[in-house]
Amino acid sequence: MKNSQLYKGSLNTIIMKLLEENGKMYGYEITQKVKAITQGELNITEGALYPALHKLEAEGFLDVEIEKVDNRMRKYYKLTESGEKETVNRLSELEDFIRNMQSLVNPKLEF
Amino acid sequence: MKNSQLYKGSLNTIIMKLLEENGKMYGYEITQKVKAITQGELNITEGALYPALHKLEAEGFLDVEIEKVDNRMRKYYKLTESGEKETVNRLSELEDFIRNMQSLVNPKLEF
DNA sequence: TGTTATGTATAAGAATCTTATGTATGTTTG
DNA sequence: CAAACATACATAAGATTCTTATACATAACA
Repeated sequence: MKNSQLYKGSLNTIIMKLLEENGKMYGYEITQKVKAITQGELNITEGALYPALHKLEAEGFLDVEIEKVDNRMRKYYKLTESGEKETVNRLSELEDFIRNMQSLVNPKLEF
Repeated sequence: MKNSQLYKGSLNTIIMKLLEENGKMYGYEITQKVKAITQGELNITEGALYPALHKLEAEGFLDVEIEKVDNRMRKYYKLTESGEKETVNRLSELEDFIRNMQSLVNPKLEF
């Protein structure tokens, strides 16, 4: 997703946060939502998204539900109980990460 | 560096920012500085640091100067002109990244 | 009828990091 | 005084995550 290497490692957290917020979403919907929220700055590629969803499912953090809408398949994902707990942890880690990065990059704000 | 995958991709930016701030630094010094600034939360491993420094040097963003202090070798790195320009770009990308992540994770703050 | 949008999927390769190991000197501590 | 820890660099094997490319399928639009 995107050119900047900075986003590497953050995709899982983004997915889980969006699912926490919206209950259930399908892959394509996630890409569009992220694009909208970031005003087009962050474009998740399918090659990153689908393997990530499959892995989160395999780890027991997501449940799948297949629907057919307008004759097109959709795989809706939602957080499991375990996934909800993990989401809290990952969001906390993300906050720590952002705080640390700001300390490193904007040291004047510390005082 | 660290357990959380979030830091993946941010090491180069961290290095360049520290060099911009401190003029010149050697590898071990960078690891200690980062540990101090983040209160021990972020520990850069040598396996990540040294290859990163070598690559930045190969790309023309860093210059090296070897010194011997207390009978121990130190390789001081500093930004080249090209490296200074690149640092500005990467810090700007980092700010965009942090802003985008906050929009995704803390959407209520947008309004 | 060709392009764009919607929708999922995988495979090859690139980039970045972890873990482990190696070398070497200086300092502290039991 | 010997072992552990701190300082200082380096690299190699493997894991993880992503990009790029490709594939399949339906619907809408121009």
